[in-house]
Amino acid sequence: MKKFIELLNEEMMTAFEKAGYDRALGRVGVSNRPDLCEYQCNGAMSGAKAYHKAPFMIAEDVAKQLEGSKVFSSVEAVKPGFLNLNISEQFISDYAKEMFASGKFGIEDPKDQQTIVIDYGGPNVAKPLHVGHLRPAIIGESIKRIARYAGHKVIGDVHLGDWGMPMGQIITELKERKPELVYFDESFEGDYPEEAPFTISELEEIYPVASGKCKTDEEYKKKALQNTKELQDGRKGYRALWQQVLKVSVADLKRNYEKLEVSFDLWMGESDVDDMIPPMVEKMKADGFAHISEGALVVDIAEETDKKELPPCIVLKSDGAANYETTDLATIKYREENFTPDAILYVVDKRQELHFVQVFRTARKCGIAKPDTSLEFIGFGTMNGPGGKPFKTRDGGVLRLEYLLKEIEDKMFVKISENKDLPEDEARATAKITALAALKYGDLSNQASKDYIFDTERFTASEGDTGPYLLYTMVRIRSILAKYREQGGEVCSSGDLLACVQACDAGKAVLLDVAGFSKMVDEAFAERAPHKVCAFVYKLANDFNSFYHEVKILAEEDEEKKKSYISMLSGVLSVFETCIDLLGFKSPERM
RNA sequence: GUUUCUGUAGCUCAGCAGGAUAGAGCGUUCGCCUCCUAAGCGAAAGGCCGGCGGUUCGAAUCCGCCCAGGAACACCA
Repeated sequence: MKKFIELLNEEMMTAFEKAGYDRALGRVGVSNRPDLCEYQCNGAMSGAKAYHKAPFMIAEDVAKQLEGSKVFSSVEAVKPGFLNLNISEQFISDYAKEMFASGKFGIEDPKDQQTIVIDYGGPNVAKPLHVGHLRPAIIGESIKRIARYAGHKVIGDVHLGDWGMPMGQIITELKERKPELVYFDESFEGDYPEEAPFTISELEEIYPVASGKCKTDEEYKKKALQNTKELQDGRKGYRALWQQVLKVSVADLKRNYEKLEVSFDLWMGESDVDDMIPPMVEKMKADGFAHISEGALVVDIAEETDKKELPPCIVLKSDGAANYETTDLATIKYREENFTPDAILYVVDKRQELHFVQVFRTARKCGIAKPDTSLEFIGFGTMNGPGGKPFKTRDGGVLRLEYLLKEIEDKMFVKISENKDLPEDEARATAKITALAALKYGDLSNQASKDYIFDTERFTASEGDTGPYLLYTMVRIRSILAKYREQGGEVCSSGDLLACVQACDAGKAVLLDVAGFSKMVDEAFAERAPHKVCAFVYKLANDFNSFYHEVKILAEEDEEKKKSYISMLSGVLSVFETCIDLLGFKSPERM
């Protein structure tokens, strides 16, 4: 079904045309003066010059054409040349009714369905998820869901960091600690043990130690580099040990991502494209793109229009080992060959932009990415603690995701328990759901590309623009619908909605909000902007709560009106549910 | 140093294919529960949209310069 705004545009454009003006001038937008009107059109002012006519006169001409319009209940030409528009009650209620009745609220399948690979998450194996992994997971998951809802084919890949220097570092540290392990015995011929020689917590302790030593101890760093190379070259014992690291870590990562309700279609890593690297590199050399510079194999990526000199992309390090660029290039090749995507999206820290410029240019230059495959860098900003400083624990370390989640959950639990007579287990479960909503909404309501301040106090508050506020609004609706059912009523969203529009301004506002749903999804997808979903759903919640306050729904004596209200509640609730699903969280029954 | 991002109310943030009196939330002040969950609703106060110029009938929005803060800048990922 057509977008609401398109219908308004058509009506207005036709009026411009009938009045003898360019129809392109008839673009309508939401009013920025809600006290004056609901929608507005400023085309008369843009057209004034071309027609050598006062904007106000043009506006009047157009307004005349719209007398008796079924779309606009009032069209007023005002001062310099604004057209102030109000929507007909019948028109909006019919439109909303049709929306509620159609699947996906009238959103049509895209004319050209795209296949989109989205690369987010990017955790390193052997490292626990910490707050730094929060943003890619949350933002990536939401973008994935939005794209899917918009009708595209989306493949989410976690893209594990399982092949670089960290692996060599872990091997090095393990060798220092337990040199007796068979994995280090080069003459060992038998089968390696099933059981991993470490637990996840040991692994998590080992990595930072190793990484720390590399920074201070040159000898140690050399060993780590050597071990990285040997692993990549296929040394048997190292490969077996690395498999163990992978096994233990991935199990732990999956568990943690599940808690965040983040799920990946693919659990691939850098290592999965290892086999593709040698032929890829050979081809790059053969085609004359790659050459040796300072011992490393590089591809020049500088372009004439660059304002700044860009360093070349290092395809193989001087010791011949692969690095981040190499695996990312091979991964593009893999994705092209296996998925032929229209776009590959990278949801990564914005500080990595240069790396991706290098990789993208190299991929294009060397024909690894097809010319029409869009490679997109979606950089997100840093998550800071209160005060704007990087988010750290009291002792200066990085906070584990698990602990952060727990902290928020406990906070929510206290809030929930102090209120109602919910049994403890339900309160616990509700706290979990609410905490995740608080966390995700707090993150997503900010523009992804900007740094933002992570403030648990603010995010868990039930007042204001927060996750809990939304959930509370939904719970209120559920409660009414449940009571209505208890009274023998039948809940459906297919009733006539005119009574809602006529009940009060807020009722009309709610339906006008709802009518903008498909436009919002469109924009959120096109701009990869989950925060637009937040803004939309928050406005809806606000308007709904006003309606809730003004209109006594269950106490309504006129059965027809009551039915109309219930239809709206039911429809609005599913809009809410859809929106929070796009954001990646759920709502509880009660709170 | 070069490049780049950011600068909007006390605080946290929207708005930026130019439009009327720049919007929210928190905080502050003041109202509203015999009535569907007050985790709510309503109202008030609070701004030279970092600064200076330019384009335009009109600039928070576009362009230039400056100031302030962050980030990136070849073998880490």
